[in-house]
Parts: sequence; C-alpha cells; structure tokens
Amino acid sequence: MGYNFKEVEKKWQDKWYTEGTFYAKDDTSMKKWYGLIEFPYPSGQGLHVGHPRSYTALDIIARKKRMEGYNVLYPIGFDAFGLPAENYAIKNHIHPKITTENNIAHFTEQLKALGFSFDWSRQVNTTDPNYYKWTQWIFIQLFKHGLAYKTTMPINFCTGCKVGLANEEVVNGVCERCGSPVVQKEKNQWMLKITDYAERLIQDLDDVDYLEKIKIQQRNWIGKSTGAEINFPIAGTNLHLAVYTTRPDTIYGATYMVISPEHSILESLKDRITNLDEVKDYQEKASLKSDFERSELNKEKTGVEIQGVKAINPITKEEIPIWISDYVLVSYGTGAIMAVPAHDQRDFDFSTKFHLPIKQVIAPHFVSTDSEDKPRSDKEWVDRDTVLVIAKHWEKDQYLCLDWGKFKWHSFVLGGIESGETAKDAAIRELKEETGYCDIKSVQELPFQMFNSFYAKHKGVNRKARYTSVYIELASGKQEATKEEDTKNHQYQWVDAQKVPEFINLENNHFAFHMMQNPQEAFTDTNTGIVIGSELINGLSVADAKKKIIEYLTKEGIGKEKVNYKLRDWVFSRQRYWGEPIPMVYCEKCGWVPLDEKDLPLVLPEVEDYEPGENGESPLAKQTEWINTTCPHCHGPAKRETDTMPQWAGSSWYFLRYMDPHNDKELASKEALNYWSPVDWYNGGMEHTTLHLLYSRFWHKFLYDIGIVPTKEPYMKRTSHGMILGSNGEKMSKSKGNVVNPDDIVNEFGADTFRVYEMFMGPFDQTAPWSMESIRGCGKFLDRVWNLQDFLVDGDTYSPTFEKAMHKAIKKVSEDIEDMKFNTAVATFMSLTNDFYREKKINRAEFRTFLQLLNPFAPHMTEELFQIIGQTTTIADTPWPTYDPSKIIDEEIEIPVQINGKRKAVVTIPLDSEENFVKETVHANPAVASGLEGKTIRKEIYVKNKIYNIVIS
RNA sequence: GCAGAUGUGGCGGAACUGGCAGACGCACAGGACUUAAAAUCCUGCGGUUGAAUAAACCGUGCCGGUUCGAUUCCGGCCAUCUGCACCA
Repeated sequence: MGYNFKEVEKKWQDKWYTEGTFYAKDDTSMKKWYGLIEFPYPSGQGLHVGHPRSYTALDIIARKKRMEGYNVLYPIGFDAFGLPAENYAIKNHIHPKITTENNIAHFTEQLKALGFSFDWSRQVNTTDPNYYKWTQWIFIQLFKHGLAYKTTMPINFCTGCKVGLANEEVVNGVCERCGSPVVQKEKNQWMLKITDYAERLIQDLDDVDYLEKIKIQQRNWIGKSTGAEINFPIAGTNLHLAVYTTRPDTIYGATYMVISPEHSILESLKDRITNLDEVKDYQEKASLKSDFERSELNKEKTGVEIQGVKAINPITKEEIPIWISDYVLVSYGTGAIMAVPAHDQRDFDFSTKFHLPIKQVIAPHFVSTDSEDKPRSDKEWVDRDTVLVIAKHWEKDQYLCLDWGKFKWHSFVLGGIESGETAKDAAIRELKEETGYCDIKSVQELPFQMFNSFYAKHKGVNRKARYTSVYIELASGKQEATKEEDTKNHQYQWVDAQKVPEFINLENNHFAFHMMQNPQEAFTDTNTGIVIGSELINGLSVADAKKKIIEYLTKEGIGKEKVNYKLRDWVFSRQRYWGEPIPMVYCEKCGWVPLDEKDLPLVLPEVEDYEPGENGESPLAKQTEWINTTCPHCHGPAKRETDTMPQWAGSSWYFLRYMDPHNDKELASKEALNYWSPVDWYNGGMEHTTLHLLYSRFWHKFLYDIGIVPTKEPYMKRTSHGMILGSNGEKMSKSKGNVVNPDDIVNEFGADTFRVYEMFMGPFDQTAPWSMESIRGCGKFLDRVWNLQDFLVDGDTYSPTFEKAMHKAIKKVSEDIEDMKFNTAVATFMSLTNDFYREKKINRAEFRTFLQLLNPFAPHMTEELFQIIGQTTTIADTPWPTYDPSKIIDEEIEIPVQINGKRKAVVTIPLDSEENFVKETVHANPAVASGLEGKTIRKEIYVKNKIYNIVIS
C-alpha cells in the first residue's frame, strides 16, 4: 500500500495545531533558543515558493533544538502595512483591512499546510492597533530624545498621477503605473536621526555573528570615511566655503571648487555674482532633473562658472574659480568640493570638458622587488632625474623598445637628464645616442611624473629616479651613427602597440605607456605614491602627507579632521493611508507635540478615498474631522500629522513583541525581554540585509539606551538564503510565466516532499532554479523511506552491519544542520536508505534513529512511521540522537598510491599504520611494482592515513 | 565604475585544513516484474581511443605560478548573477 500523504499530513497538523505542541514554554529555568525568520508581507498572490526555503531551514533547526532540550521560540507574524493593499484599495474601493485579513487567512492556511513548528499563539500583525500602539510609542520616545525631527526633504513626485511615490514605485526614473517622469518635490517630513548611531552600527558588528558579506554590506551602506573639512576663503569677503575631502594631502592640486546646485552660499554671494541669471538657470534645470537623470547621465558633466567671485586655496593662496555643477551632491559632506582633477576621475572629466588646469601632486612610486634590483639597506641613496622616451614609428603603429640582454629589462629608451637640460632635450639626445634615430616630427612632454627606486648594480648605489616621460613621433627612419659605449648593454627593436604591454617588464614603463594611451584617465590609484609639488609635504607618502597636512590645517585654523558617513537620516514620513499614523499634533503655540502615551494607539481613521492628495499629501489630509484635535500640552486647537510611517517601522521591532505578544502595558515585559533576548538566529533574504537590518538595529540600540531592552544588538546571528528561480533560471514572475504555486506542489507531492526538495535543491545560501523532475526524485526518496517498514526486523541496538553508518550519519546530519548544509544532509539520508535497501534489512533501533534524524525535514511521515514501528511517544518528544566518536573510526582504511601524482593503485592498511609498514605494503602491490619497473625513485611521500606518492624519473 | 558572489558531466550539485574529482539526485540506457504500460526493484552512466569489467590519454571558465601533488593557495584575464552607484 502506497503512502497517503494527504491523510497523514492532515492528521499530524491537526494534532500539532490543536495541542499547541510547538508553543514556547513559560519555564524560564530552561535554556532558551530563539529562531527568527522574516515575517511575510501577506500579498494577494499568496505564499511564494521562496518563503518556505527560509522557513523550512529554521524549522529544521528549531525542531532539532527542541529535541536537544531547548525552550524554543519560533514565531510567525505578518508585516501587513504597505503599498499593494493600498493600491488594491484605490482600484477596487475595498478597505485594505479587509484584503489584509483575507490574505493573512490565506497565508496562515498555506503555512500550516507546510507543517512549520511556529508558535501560532504568539502571532503578531503590524496593522493591529494593539501592535502599532507600541510602534507609535517607540516613535514618541524617539521624538522625546531628539531623534525625530521635521525637515524639508524631496519626495518622488509623479508628474502624471500628481502623487508622491515610494522609491519602489519609481522604475528607471518613471512612474511604475503611468510611465510619466518622476521629479523631486520638496515636502516637510519626519526624519529619524539614524546618523547619530552610525559609528555604533559599524562598531558593534564586531560583536555579532553575521555572515561576513552581510557585515560588509552594512559597513558599505553606512560608508564611513575619514578625511578633513577645510575652509576656502572667498576673495574679498569674510565668507568661506567649507569642503569635505578624504584627500587633504592633494590640496596643492585643488585648482578650482565646485558647489552643488542647492548650496546655500549662493544666496550670500548673489550680489557679487556677475552671471547670476546663468547660475539661476542652471539651478533651475538641475532641480527639474530626477535623481535618475542626474545619476544616469553621469558621462557628460555639466556646470557653470560662478563669475565675479573667486575662492582662495588656503594653502597655496592662489585664487581659484568656483563652479556650480550637479555632480556634487548637496546631501553629502558640505555640498561643496575642492576639485583635484589630477587625482579624481570626476574632477578630471569636468576639467577636461571646461579646460580647467590639472596639477599633479602625487607621483606613483615603483620599488623594484626583483632580488637583483631590490634596494639594499646598506647602500646609500642617490636621487636622479631621468627621462623615459616613448618613441613612435614614422609609419607603423609601433614603439621603440630596448632589450637589455643580461640585465633582463625590457623598457623604452631611458636616460639621465643632465643639469641645464630640459626633459625634451634629454629625450631627443638619449634617443639619438641609444638608437641613432634623429628625424623628429613632434615632441611632447607627458603630463605626469613618477618615481622608481632600485639598486643600480653598475654604480653600487640605490637610486631613486624621478621620471619625466616624453612622447616623440619620428618623421622618418633616418639614423645617425651611435657609439659603442652607449649601445653595448641593449638592443633596440620596434614593437607593435598591442604587444608593448607584453614586451615591457618594468612597472614604471608600463605605467607611462598606459597613461600615454589613456589620456582621459586621471591618476587615482595613489596608495603607493609620493607627494610632489606641495611645499609642506613634498616627498611624503600619501598617508604621512594626510597626517601632516591635517595637523597644519588644524594649527592654522583652516580646517580639521572629519569623519563622514554616506548614511543619511531616515525619511520616516509617507504620504499614504495604509501605515501607522504618526502620533504627533501641531499646535500654533507649542509646535510639534506628541500624543499623550495613554491615548495610544492613535487609530487609523476610516476613509472612503484612499487616493493621495493632488500635491502629494497623504490621503489623511482630507479627513478634516480627524485632523482637528486639541494640543496635549496647552489644550488649545491643534492639527494632527497626516503622514504615516513607512513599512520599515513595524518590522523594526517585531521580534521583541513575539517575546510577550499580548502585553497591553508594555511592548514586552522585562522578564520576557531578559529571558528571550537576543534573537539567537535570524535568517532572511539578502535584499533585507541593508535597510531592514540597519533600521531594526538602530531602533534596538535606541531602546537599549533608554533601558527597555537588555542587549545592544538584536540578533546574535544572521544568515541568508538564496533566491529560488524559475525553471528557466530567471527570477519568478507572472509576466515570464514561470511562477510555481506552493499549493499545487503540496497538493501533488505533499508538504514533506516540498520541504525535503527545497532543502535538497542546492546550497542554502545560493540561488537555485526550480525543477519539477528533481522534486519528483525527492518524492521517490520519501516513498522509499516509507517502504523501509517492509524490511523492519527486531533489534534494540544498531546491528553490526549498520552501526558505523548510523553513528556517522548522526554526526553528519547534526553538523550539516548547524552549518545549514541541508543539501548534503539530505544526501546522507538518501545514501543510508540505499544501504538499507541493499541489505533489505533495517532493525528497530536503526529505523528509530533514522526517523528522528529525518523528522525535522519531513516531520509528518516520520511521526507516522514512528508510530507504525510501535513507538509510544512522538518524535518531537524524544531527545536528539547522539553518536559515539569511537564508533565512527574506520580501523581499516584505503590509501591511494600515486606515481608522479597519478593514481596507480589502492592499498588497504590498518588505521595509523607505521610508515615503514605502509611502504612495504605499497611496494608489494603488483600495479605499483610494474609502474616502478626500470625507473629511479626520487622521493617517496606518505601523508598519514591519506595518500602515498612516489616520485620517479 | 565600486562591492560581493558564482563558474565542476546532458542537468541540480558533492569534495574536511592542498591529498583517489564527480557523493547524492535528475535525465538517459539496459535488465527484472507485467499480456502491456505506469509504478517498483536491480545495473550502467565525464570525454576520447579501445572488443574490453584491459590499458592509455584528456578533464573542475581561460592563461601562468607555487607544490611530490591544486576544484582548493597565489598572480593576471574572461563570463554570469546580485547589491550600490557622481558619496569628493
């Protein structure tokens, strides 16, 4: 009789959900384990096959932890505020509350059908007033601590629909719905001061166990940089323009300044500006550009010089022009920059376009590492001016190179610059002396210098050569006679342009050639460079120069060291209906005042019209009755805030509510928070590793600071799963027609098969395509497990045949679960099943353990089988199997024998055999002997218990 | 452009810390059972040469290096995916 998964899965689910089998216990004497998955947004499409990948993984871990004796909290809830429900409401005039309720009911049914061991009694729903009461409460605390403030910020505004849009609704710069361009519109909005926590959000990453790539993403997002803020005086005024730079060491190369179009200094300078109309016009145009246009059209820089004012480089005292351009962002640093075109690509592009001066202040420094040429510590240093000549053929695309024979250098023509000689003169002279070529069409000094430090063998000194590069085009192949003494060390040859990088083997020559061929590139890779042309810091490394110049700037009161973050404050207002109302009122007398906490929750009013207002206001702005209220402070007339909170709000603290979800006095009790905090393991998608993680860590740190939660960090461990793709390898989407509906899968194959397949499909953290064939294979595997009962024999202990395999499997499966290597754990089950089939035998003890191990993956079938083989408890109530390390040791092992790295034979030896014994065994092997015949053994390598390799010739 | 990841049979993938490449599954082929098919069970399955369960050679994106030995370490490329993107 085949396995009836429908009946069996129903039976066990009914039992679990009516008995509350997996509810977390109130017993605080037990050791706890809190596993968390990202609660879903209950969309109208229902569960996606991606959801169960994460849920099954932590379900497996949770079930194992319970069997290991932990009090496990594995909760579920719904993050139900958000756009889709609202847009659906706008279209169909159905209250989002209703659609949300229906969707939650559907999700619940789907989740229960998959047999997850969630504690359903602790379910939370972010749209429930009893929940968002506390979201609002947290907001008020933030406000009271000065971390919530109102300011003018641009929103995305659709010129077609005339509404404000969420970032998600802006696709490639146009409105997702109507396709009209999206522009920025200024709005007064609530902001949260997450930037106050930037440093701690970076620092405390050291204390948590997140996947390294997640930490990297968090750090990158926060984007800490260290540099200096420097004041540039405006000539003829007592004003100054402050800039932020990470490269104060390049200040001598700052040849102009750029301010962002929104920069406020324009206002104070407007009387002096002689082309104010032009500047205003540019500002106007920039403001009409969307973010998309501003960033997408980054190849072509635009800008206008501000005429009539000049800035003064505070170090060189030179007057430099000020430009206005939208490649400088108002929101980062001071909204103004000192432009160093020689060493910043953007500035380089800009100055090339507008013909602004470029001044090199860092020269690359190459130090020979070849043992022969490496500088020697016992030798003296001699500086030298050197010219490097890149000479081009008179008709072919070829360059003149030197082969230095015994010195092994391949270079261009090189030579010293004599005193009183210019680099160009030296280049012409050296070219003639070394190669005889003398018919010159053009000579051009290349605009960069570089250094090379090496040991000059022929002179017995270390040389630090300063190179100037000169580009010479020859007019003809005319040559003069050369002297033997000039040419004895090298031979010249013409090399095709493409072959030059291959031919040349000196780093500095490579660099010169690269710069010559790529005149549109700035020299930005300055890490190993030396400062030049900068009086106070000449000759220093970049790092030392930074230090020294900051000291100087500080001393002179021109500037100071400054840390900057890319992270910006969190725009917390949404001009939307379906979100938590922000519990603030505006009073003419008292300003912004929070609601009295005892008046929470501030319930979202019923409305008939969900459309945002014409000017991008919230739909709540039309609710005059609701808006008008009294000031909690002075009891005078006041108006409510009409914006709502973003979807990120409810999800920023939901894991705390799970600890004590029905508490109506606090967001959770002290006892619950102390016992359950922190979350031990949080798994979710990579798409949430920046924002959601950052926002919730911020809120949690704030709650820690005000004494609500006991830990600095909310989550001890964070992992993430890979996406599930459609069978064609593309992201699942309706339009591509590759969506797999979990209901269909459960119907056809059952929940257990679905779960096992999702764990088997590939490495948990990587994307994997869906495959109907593969899931069938997993169904077949479970059928084979079911049919194992036909082979059942008695036995209270493992049989000798399987004892070792059983202990090994316990070890492997236990470790794989902890490492999230579910795919290989499943492979272990399959292998073991094959073993039982081969012997057509499995005893009760073996079956028992096997079912316990498999239970977290396929909980329904294993419980059923456990009953069938006569067990009186359920697997959930049994302890996790343990293994005996002494039972997994192979006393006989197979050692591959290689001859010159190729396997020739395999010998069987007792574990830990003496090397001599192994050697004898190996040499006694006929295959080895024939392989060695007539050869000389050079070497024999034995790696204990691993391999035996014989090297012959 | 920056950051991160990935690249292994027809396909999904395995391989501890440098030690027999291809576990496990899918697909495919052959066999058993069956009147037949499905299901199930058993066997085979990287490529080339070969009658072969003999043997040899090739083979983990490409080029090179280190090593007795490299999918694994190092250097340089190429391709794909995912974030971010004028962050001074």
